Amino acid sequence: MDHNEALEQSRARVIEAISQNMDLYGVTPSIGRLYCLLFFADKPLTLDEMKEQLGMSKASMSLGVRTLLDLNMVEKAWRKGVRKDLYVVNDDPYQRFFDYFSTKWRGAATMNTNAIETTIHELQVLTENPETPEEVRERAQVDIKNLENWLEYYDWLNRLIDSFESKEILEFIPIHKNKEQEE
Amino acid sequence: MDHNEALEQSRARVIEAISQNMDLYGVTPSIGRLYCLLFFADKPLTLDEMKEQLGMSKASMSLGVRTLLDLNMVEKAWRKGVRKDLYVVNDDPYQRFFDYFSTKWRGAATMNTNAIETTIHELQVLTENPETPEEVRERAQVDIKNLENWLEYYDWLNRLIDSFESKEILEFIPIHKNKEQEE
DNA sequence: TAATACGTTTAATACGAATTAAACGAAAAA
DNA sequence: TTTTTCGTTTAATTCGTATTAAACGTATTA
Repeated sequence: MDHNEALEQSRARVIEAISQNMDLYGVTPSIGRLYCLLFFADKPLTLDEMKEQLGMSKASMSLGVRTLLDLNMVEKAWRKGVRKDLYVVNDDPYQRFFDYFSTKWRGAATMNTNAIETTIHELQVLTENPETPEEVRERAQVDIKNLENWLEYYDWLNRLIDSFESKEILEFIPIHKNKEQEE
Repeated sequence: MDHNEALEQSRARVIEAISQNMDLYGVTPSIGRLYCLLFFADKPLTLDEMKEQLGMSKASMSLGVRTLLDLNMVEKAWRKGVRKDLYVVNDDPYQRFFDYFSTKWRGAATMNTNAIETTIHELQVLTENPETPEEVRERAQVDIKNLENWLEYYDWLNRLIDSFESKEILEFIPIHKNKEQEE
Protein backbone atom coordinates (compact mmCIF):
# COMPACT_ATOMS: atom_id res chain seq x y z
CA MET A 1 0.00 0.00 0.00
CA ASP A 2 1.46 3.29 -0.99
CA HIS A 3 1.39 6.34 1.23
CA ASN A 4 -1.32 8.10 -0.66
CA GLU A 5 -3.62 5.17 -0.15
CA ALA A 6 -2.75 5.15 3.52
CA LEU A 7 -3.84 8.77 3.78
CA GLU A 8 -7.09 8.12 1.96
CA GLN A 9 -7.80 5.10 4.09
CA SER A 10 -7.26 7.03 7.28
CA ARG A 11 -9.59 9.72 6.07
CA ALA A 12 -12.18 7.13 5.05
CA ARG A 13 -12.79 6.12 8.66
CA VAL A 14 -13.81 9.53 9.88
CA ILE A 15 -15.72 10.19 6.66
CA GLU A 16 -17.84 7.11 7.25
CA ALA A 17 -18.44 7.87 10.91
CA ILE A 18 -19.35 11.48 10.35
CA SER A 19 -21.48 10.77 7.30
CA GLN A 20 -23.50 8.20 9.15
CA ASN A 21 -24.10 10.46 12.12
CA MET A 22 -25.09 13.42 9.99
CA ASP A 23 -28.68 12.18 10.18
CA LEU A 24 -28.78 14.22 13.39
CA TYR A 25 -28.68 17.22 11.09
CA GLY A 26 -31.42 15.74 8.97
CA VAL A 27 -29.27 14.91 5.97
CA THR A 28 -28.51 11.62 4.29
CA PRO A 29 -25.15 9.83 4.44
CA SER A 30 -24.63 10.78 0.79
CA ILE A 31 -24.81 14.43 1.63
CA GLY A 32 -22.63 13.70 4.62
CA ARG A 33 -19.95 12.32 2.33
CA LEU A 34 -20.29 15.35 0.11
CA TYR A 35 -19.70 17.52 3.15
CA CYS A 36 -16.63 15.49 4.09
CA LEU A 37 -15.30 15.66 0.56
CA LEU A 38 -15.37 19.43 0.78
CA PHE A 39 -13.92 19.29 4.26
CA PHE A 40 -10.83 17.39 3.16
CA ALA A 41 -10.45 19.27 -0.10
CA ASP A 42 -7.57 21.70 -0.09
CA LYS A 43 -9.34 23.99 -2.53
CA PRO A 44 -12.86 25.04 -3.54
CA LEU A 45 -14.54 22.40 -5.68
CA THR A 46 -16.87 22.57 -8.66
CA LEU A 47 -19.95 20.41 -9.12
CA ASP A 48 -18.11 18.44 -11.77
CA GLU A 49 -15.22 17.72 -9.45
CA MET A 50 -17.60 16.52 -6.75
CA LYS A 51 -19.45 14.38 -9.23
CA GLU A 52 -16.16 12.93 -10.33
CA GLN A 53 -14.87 12.15 -6.84
CA LEU A 54 -18.10 10.69 -5.50
CA GLY A 55 -19.18 8.95 -8.68
CA MET A 56 -22.63 10.47 -8.57
CA SER A 57 -24.71 12.55 -10.93
CA LYS A 58 -24.33 16.27 -11.31
CA ALA A 59 -27.95 16.75 -10.36
CA SER A 60 -27.31 15.08 -7.02
CA MET A 61 -24.36 17.35 -6.41
CA SER A 62 -26.48 20.37 -7.21
CA LEU A 63 -29.21 19.26 -4.82
CA GLY A 64 -26.77 18.19 -2.14
CA VAL A 65 -24.83 21.42 -2.21
CA ARG A 66 -28.05 23.38 -1.89
CA THR A 67 -29.18 21.58 1.23
CA LEU A 68 -25.72 22.09 2.69
CA LEU A 69 -25.98 25.77 1.81
CA ASP A 70 -29.34 25.95 3.58
CA LEU A 71 -27.68 24.53 6.66
CA ASN A 72 -24.80 26.99 6.34
CA MET A 73 -22.43 24.09 6.09
CA VAL A 74 -20.88 25.17 2.81
CA GLU A 75 -20.37 28.51 1.13
CA LYS A 76 -19.84 29.71 -2.35
CA ALA A 77 -16.30 30.67 -3.21
CA TRP A 78 -14.82 32.79 -5.95
CA ARG A 79 -11.72 32.41 -8.02
CA LYS A 80 -10.64 34.68 -10.80
CA GLY A 81 -10.93 33.13 -14.20
CA VAL A 82 -13.13 30.27 -13.06
CA ARG A 83 -16.62 30.33 -14.51
CA LYS A 84 -17.96 27.32 -12.66
CA ASP A 85 -19.48 27.71 -9.23
CA LEU A 86 -17.07 26.88 -6.46
CA TYR A 87 -17.90 25.70 -2.99
CA VAL A 88 -15.96 25.45 0.24
CA VAL A 89 -16.88 23.93 3.53
CA ASN A 90 -17.80 26.06 6.48
CA ASP A 91 -15.58 24.11 8.84
CA ASP A 92 -16.47 25.75 12.14
CA PRO A 93 -18.22 22.93 13.99
CA TYR A 94 -19.65 25.24 16.65
CA GLN A 95 -21.18 27.50 14.06
CA ARG A 96 -22.57 24.47 12.28
CA PHE A 97 -24.22 23.34 15.50
CA PHE A 98 -25.61 26.77 16.29
CA ASP A 99 -26.89 27.38 12.77
CA TYR A 100 -28.72 24.10 12.78
CA PHE A 101 -30.69 25.12 15.85
CA SER A 102 -31.31 28.60 14.53
CA THR A 103 -32.97 27.21 11.44
CA LYS A 104 -34.50 23.82 12.14
CA TRP A 105 -35.27 23.83 15.83
CA ARG A 106 -36.31 27.44 15.92
CA GLY A 107 -38.62 26.83 12.98
CA ALA A 108 -40.23 23.83 14.64
CA ALA A 109 -40.60 25.71 17.91
CA THR A 110 -42.34 28.56 16.14
CA MET A 111 -44.71 26.30 14.26
CA ASN A 112 -45.63 24.29 17.32
CA THR A 113 -46.04 27.38 19.45
CA ASN A 114 -48.43 28.90 16.95
CA ALA A 115 -50.49 25.73 16.71
CA ILE A 116 -50.64 25.38 20.48
CA GLU A 117 -51.61 29.00 21.06
CA THR A 118 -54.41 28.80 18.52
CA THR A 119 -55.65 25.58 20.03
CA ILE A 120 -55.54 26.87 23.58
CA HIS A 121 -57.62 29.81 22.49
CA GLU A 122 -60.19 27.55 20.86
CA LEU A 123 -60.35 25.34 23.89
CA GLN A 124 -60.91 28.35 26.10
CA VAL A 125 -63.83 29.43 23.94
CA LEU A 126 -65.15 25.91 24.26
CA THR A 127 -64.97 25.90 28.03
CA GLU A 128 -66.66 29.29 28.24
CA ASN A 129 -69.53 28.15 26.08
CA PRO A 130 -72.44 27.36 28.42
CA GLU A 131 -73.73 24.74 26.00
CA THR A 132 -70.56 22.68 26.31
CA PRO A 133 -71.22 19.46 28.22
CA GLU A 134 -69.44 19.20 31.51
CA GLU A 135 -67.48 16.15 30.44
CA VAL A 136 -66.05 17.92 27.39
CA ARG A 137 -65.31 21.01 29.42
CA GLU A 138 -63.23 19.02 31.85
CA ARG A 139 -61.18 17.38 29.14
CA ALA A 140 -60.61 20.76 27.50
CA GLN A 141 -59.37 22.19 30.76
CA VAL A 142 -56.91 19.36 31.21
CA ASP A 143 -55.69 19.92 27.65
CA ILE A 144 -55.23 23.63 28.27
CA LYS A 145 -53.14 22.94 31.33
CA ASN A 146 -50.94 20.46 29.49
CA LEU A 147 -50.52 22.66 26.46
CA GLU A 148 -49.57 25.65 28.57
CA ASN A 149 -46.82 23.52 30.01
CA TRP A 150 -45.55 22.95 26.48
CA LEU A 151 -45.70 26.65 25.73
CA GLU A 152 -43.47 27.26 28.68
CA TYR A 153 -41.05 24.68 27.35
CA TYR A 154 -40.94 26.23 23.89
CA ASP A 155 -40.25 29.57 25.50
CA TRP A 156 -37.34 27.98 27.29
CA LEU A 157 -36.16 26.34 24.09
CA ASN A 158 -36.24 29.68 22.30
CA ARG A 159 -34.11 31.22 25.00
CA LEU A 160 -31.66 28.34 24.72
CA ILE A 161 -31.44 28.88 20.96
CA ASP A 162 -30.99 32.60 21.61
CA SER A 163 -27.95 31.76 23.68
CA PHE A 164 -26.63 29.68 20.79
CA GLU A 165 -27.13 32.43 18.24
CA SER A 166 -25.55 35.07 20.46
CA LYS A 167 -22.88 32.57 21.56
CA GLU A 168 -23.60 33.49 25.15
CA ILE A 169 -23.78 29.77 25.80
CA LEU A 170 -19.99 29.83 25.59
CA GLU A 171 -19.93 31.80 28.81
CA PHE A 172 -21.58 28.86 30.53
CA ILE A 173 -19.93 26.05 28.59
CA PRO A 174 -16.62 27.55 27.53
CA ILE A 175 -14.43 26.36 24.72
CA HIS A 176 -11.25 25.57 26.48
CA LYS A 177 -8.32 24.24 24.56
CA ASN A 178 -7.62 20.93 26.20
CA LYS A 179 -3.87 21.47 26.45
CA GLU A 180 -3.12 19.76 29.75
CA GLN A 181 -5.05 16.65 28.77
CA GLU A 182 -3.78 13.10 28.60
CA GLU A 183 -0.81 12.97 26.26
CA MET B 1 -70.63 20.31 14.78
CA ASP B 2 -71.00 18.93 18.24
CA HIS B 3 -68.72 19.83 21.10
CA ASN B 4 -66.84 16.59 21.08
CA GLU B 5 -65.88 17.13 17.48
CA ALA B 6 -64.79 20.66 18.31
CA LEU B 7 -62.43 19.31 20.95
CA GLU B 8 -61.01 16.72 18.59
CA GLN B 9 -60.54 19.28 15.87
CA SER B 10 -58.70 21.63 18.17
CA ARG B 11 -56.45 18.83 19.24
CA ALA B 12 -55.86 17.83 15.62
CA ARG B 13 -54.02 21.06 14.87
CA VAL B 14 -51.34 20.61 17.48
CA ILE B 15 -51.14 16.89 16.75
CA GLU B 16 -50.33 17.61 13.13
CA ALA B 17 -47.80 20.32 13.93
CA ILE B 18 -45.99 18.30 16.54
CA SER B 19 -46.05 15.09 14.53
CA GLN B 20 -44.52 16.79 11.54
CA ASN B 21 -41.76 18.41 13.57
CA MET B 22 -40.90 15.22 15.39
CA ASP B 23 -38.44 14.46 12.63
CA LEU B 24 -36.05 16.53 14.73
CA TYR B 25 -36.10 13.59 17.10
CA GLY B 26 -35.52 11.22 14.23
CA VAL B 27 -38.98 9.67 14.20
CA THR B 28 -41.63 9.56 11.52
CA PRO B 29 -44.90 11.52 11.61
CA SER B 30 -46.71 8.24 12.27
CA ILE B 31 -44.78 7.71 15.45
CA GLY B 32 -45.33 11.37 16.20
CA ARG B 33 -49.07 10.84 16.05
CA LEU B 34 -48.71 7.81 18.26
CA TYR B 35 -46.91 9.95 20.78
CA CYS B 36 -49.64 12.59 20.60
CA LEU B 37 -52.34 9.96 21.01
CA LEU B 38 -50.74 8.91 24.27
CA PHE B 39 -50.27 12.52 25.25
CA PHE B 40 -53.96 13.33 24.97
CA ALA B 41 -55.13 10.04 26.40
CA ASP B 42 -56.47 10.33 29.92
CA LYS B 43 -55.36 6.82 30.77
CA PRO B 44 -52.66 4.31 29.86
CA LEU B 45 -53.38 2.65 26.52
CA THR B 46 -52.91 -0.87 25.22
CA LEU B 47 -51.52 -1.75 21.83
CA ASP B 48 -55.01 -2.73 20.71
CA GLU B 49 -56.43 0.62 21.73
CA MET B 50 -53.70 2.46 19.84
CA LYS B 51 -54.25 0.27 16.80
CA GLU B 52 -57.95 1.04 17.03
CA GLN B 53 -57.57 4.80 17.37
CA LEU B 54 -54.92 5.22 14.68
CA GLY B 55 -56.28 2.62 12.29
CA MET B 56 -52.93 0.93 11.96
CA SER B 57 -51.65 -2.56 12.51
CA LYS B 58 -50.71 -3.94 15.88
CA ALA B 59 -47.20 -4.63 14.63
CA SER B 60 -46.74 -0.95 13.86
CA MET B 61 -47.89 -0.03 17.33
CA SER B 62 -45.44 -2.50 18.81
CA LEU B 63 -42.57 -1.08 16.78
CA GLY B 64 -43.62 2.50 17.35
CA VAL B 65 -43.94 2.11 21.09
CA ARG B 66 -40.50 0.56 21.25
CA THR B 67 -38.80 3.42 19.50
CA LEU B 68 -40.63 5.83 21.79
CA LEU B 69 -39.47 3.78 24.74
CA ASP B 70 -35.88 4.00 23.47
CA LEU B 71 -36.25 7.76 23.40
CA ASN B 72 -37.73 7.76 26.90
CA MET B 73 -40.84 9.38 25.49
CA VAL B 74 -43.22 6.76 26.81
CA GLU B 75 -43.16 4.42 29.77
CA LYS B 76 -44.82 1.20 30.70
CA ALA B 77 -47.66 1.48 33.13
CA TRP B 78 -49.35 -1.02 35.39
CA ARG B 79 -52.94 -1.51 36.33
CA LYS B 80 -54.29 -4.24 38.51
CA GLY B 81 -56.28 -6.82 36.67
CA VAL B 82 -55.07 -5.74 33.24
CA ARG B 83 -52.99 -8.34 31.46
CA LYS B 84 -52.17 -6.30 28.41
CA ASP B 85 -49.17 -4.01 28.38
CA LEU B 86 -50.06 -0.41 29.12
CA TYR B 87 -48.17 2.66 28.07
CA VAL B 88 -48.25 6.27 29.17
CA VAL B 89 -46.52 9.28 27.76
CA ASN B 90 -43.56 10.83 29.50
CA ASP B 91 -44.93 14.32 29.17
CA ASP B 92 -42.04 16.34 30.53
CA PRO B 93 -40.82 18.21 27.45
CA TYR B 94 -37.54 19.22 29.09
CA GLN B 95 -36.73 15.67 30.00
CA ARG B 96 -37.64 14.58 26.48
CA PHE B 97 -35.21 17.13 25.09
CA PHE B 98 -32.43 16.18 27.48
CA ASP B 99 -32.89 12.45 27.00
CA TYR B 100 -32.67 12.84 23.27
CA PHE B 101 -29.26 14.43 23.55
CA SER B 102 -28.08 11.94 26.12
CA THR B 103 -28.79 9.09 23.76
CA LYS B 104 -28.51 10.20 20.16
CA TRP B 105 -26.11 13.12 20.22
CA ARG B 106 -23.89 11.62 22.87
CA GLY B 107 -23.72 8.42 20.89
CA ALA B 108 -22.76 10.22 17.70
CA ALA B 109 -20.18 12.31 19.53
CA THR B 110 -18.60 9.18 20.96
CA MET B 111 -18.47 7.39 17.63
CA ASN B 112 -17.02 10.36 15.80
CA THR B 113 -14.51 11.04 18.54
CA ASN B 114 -13.27 7.48 18.40
CA ALA B 115 -12.94 7.54 14.64
CA ILE B 116 -11.13 10.86 14.71
CA GLU B 117 -8.72 9.81 17.43
CA THR B 118 -7.82 6.63 15.62
CA THR B 119 -7.32 8.52 12.40
CA ILE B 120 -5.18 11.21 13.98
CA HIS B 121 -2.98 8.52 15.40
CA GLU B 122 -2.59 6.86 12.02
CA LEU B 123 -1.81 10.16 10.38
CA GLN B 124 0.84 10.88 12.97
CA VAL B 125 2.49 7.56 12.26
CA LEU B 126 2.37 8.48 8.60
CA THR B 127 4.06 11.82 9.12
CA GLU B 128 6.75 10.26 11.27
CA ASN B 129 7.55 7.67 8.64
CA PRO B 130 10.70 8.85 6.83
CA GLU B 131 9.55 7.10 3.65
CA THR B 132 6.43 9.25 3.42
CA PRO B 133 6.69 11.70 0.52
CA GLU B 134 6.76 15.31 1.54
CA GLU B 135 3.54 16.10 -0.28
CA VAL B 136 1.59 13.43 1.58
CA ARG B 137 3.18 14.48 4.86
CA GLU B 138 1.95 18.02 4.42
CA ARG B 139 -1.58 16.97 3.66
CA ALA B 140 -1.58 14.67 6.68
CA GLN B 141 -0.44 17.50 8.89
CA VAL B 142 -3.23 19.73 7.67
CA ASP B 143 -5.71 16.93 8.34
CA ILE B 144 -4.38 16.44 11.85
CA LYS B 145 -4.81 20.10 12.60
CA ASN B 146 -8.38 20.16 11.31
CA LEU B 147 -9.35 16.96 13.08
CA GLU B 148 -7.96 18.19 16.36
CA ASN B 149 -10.23 21.17 16.00
CA TRP B 150 -13.16 18.77 15.73
CA LEU B 151 -12.01 16.85 18.77
CA GLU B 152 -12.12 20.07 20.72
CA TYR B 153 -15.66 20.66 19.50
CA TYR B 154 -16.83 17.19 20.50
CA ASP B 155 -15.33 17.75 23.92
CA TRP B 156 -17.36 20.94 24.16
CA LEU B 157 -20.47 19.13 22.93
CA ASN B 158 -20.02 16.46 25.57
CA ARG B 159 -19.82 19.12 28.25
CA LEU B 160 -22.98 20.72 26.90
CA ILE B 161 -24.77 17.37 27.05
CA ASP B 162 -23.42 16.90 30.58
CA SER B 163 -25.13 20.12 31.55
CA PHE B 164 -28.35 18.76 30.04
CA GLU B 165 -28.15 15.49 31.90
CA SER B 166 -27.34 17.15 35.21
CA LYS B 167 -29.87 19.90 34.46
CA GLU B 168 -27.22 22.46 35.31
CA ILE B 169 -28.16 24.15 32.08
CA LEU B 170 -31.23 25.38 33.92
CA GLU B 171 -29.00 27.57 36.04
CA PHE B 172 -27.98 29.38 32.90
CA ILE B 173 -31.26 29.23 31.01
CA PRO B 174 -33.82 29.08 33.79
CA ILE B 175 -37.36 27.85 33.47
CA HIS B 176 -39.33 30.86 34.49
CA LYS B 177 -43.06 30.75 34.50
CA ASN B 178 -44.05 33.48 32.09
CA LYS B 179 -46.68 34.99 34.34
CA GLU B 180 -46.18 38.65 33.66
CA GLN B 181 -46.15 38.14 29.90
CA GLU B 182 -48.39 39.77 27.32
CA GLU B 183 -51.96 38.80 28.08
C1' DT C 1 -51.78 -30.68 29.99
C1' DA C 2 -54.75 -28.01 26.06
C1' DA C 3 -56.50 -23.69 24.62
C1' DT C 4 -56.51 -18.93 24.43
C1' DA C 5 -54.61 -14.28 24.50
C1' DC C 6 -50.91 -11.64 24.24
C1' DG C 7 -46.57 -9.27 22.01
C1' DT C 8 -42.88 -9.84 18.81
C1' DT C 9 -40.53 -11.26 14.78
C1' DT C 10 -40.25 -12.22 9.93
C1' DA C 11 -41.17 -11.95 5.23
C1' DA C 12 -43.71 -9.52 1.85
C1' DT C 13 -45.68 -5.30 0.34
C1' DA C 14 -46.37 -0.47 -0.19
C1' DC C 15 -44.97 3.88 0.06
C1' DG C 16 -41.87 7.77 -0.12
C1' DA C 17 -37.59 9.81 -0.71
C1' DA C 18 -33.12 9.67 -3.02
C1' DT C 19 -31.02 9.52 -7.35
C1' DT C 20 -30.54 10.13 -12.15
C1' DA C 21 -31.29 10.97 -17.22
C1' DA C 22 -33.00 14.17 -20.03
C1' DA C 23 -34.92 18.53 -20.99
C1' DC C 24 -34.47 23.24 -20.05
C1' DG C 25 -32.86 28.06 -19.44
C1' DA C 26 -29.27 31.27 -18.74
C1' DA C 27 -24.88 33.06 -19.40
C1' DA C 28 -20.52 33.28 -21.62
C1' DA C 29 -17.71 32.50 -25.82
C1' DA C 30 -17.07 32.58 -30.58
C1' DT D 1 -26.25 36.30 -33.71
C1' DT D 2 -24.91 31.06 -33.01
C1' DT D 3 -22.71 27.83 -30.16
C1' DT D 4 -21.07 26.04 -26.09
C1' DT D 5 -20.92 25.54 -21.19
C1' DC D 6 -22.84 25.81 -17.15
C1' DG D 7 -26.57 24.83 -13.27
C1' DT D 8 -31.26 23.71 -12.39
C1' DT D 9 -35.62 21.55 -12.94
C1' DT D 10 -38.64 17.78 -14.15
C1' DA D 11 -39.99 13.22 -14.82
C1' DA D 12 -38.74 8.58 -14.33
C1' DT D 13 -36.39 5.18 -11.77
C1' DT D 14 -34.22 3.13 -7.97
C1' DC D 15 -33.60 2.30 -3.49
C1' DG D 16 -34.61 2.18 1.31
C1' DT D 17 -37.68 2.26 4.96
C1' DA D 18 -42.37 2.14 6.85
C1' DT D 19 -46.09 -0.85 7.18
C1' DT D 20 -48.56 -5.02 7.40
C1' DA D 21 -50.07 -9.99 7.28
C1' DA D 22 -48.82 -14.11 8.90
C1' DA D 23 -46.06 -17.08 11.64
C1' DC D 24 -44.09 -17.61 16.00
C1' DG D 25 -43.06 -17.93 21.01
C1' DT D 26 -44.61 -17.12 25.55
C1' DA D 27 -47.52 -16.59 29.28
C1' DT D 28 -52.01 -17.10 31.21
C1' DT D 29 -56.24 -19.52 31.85
C1' DA D 30 -59.04 -23.45 32.18
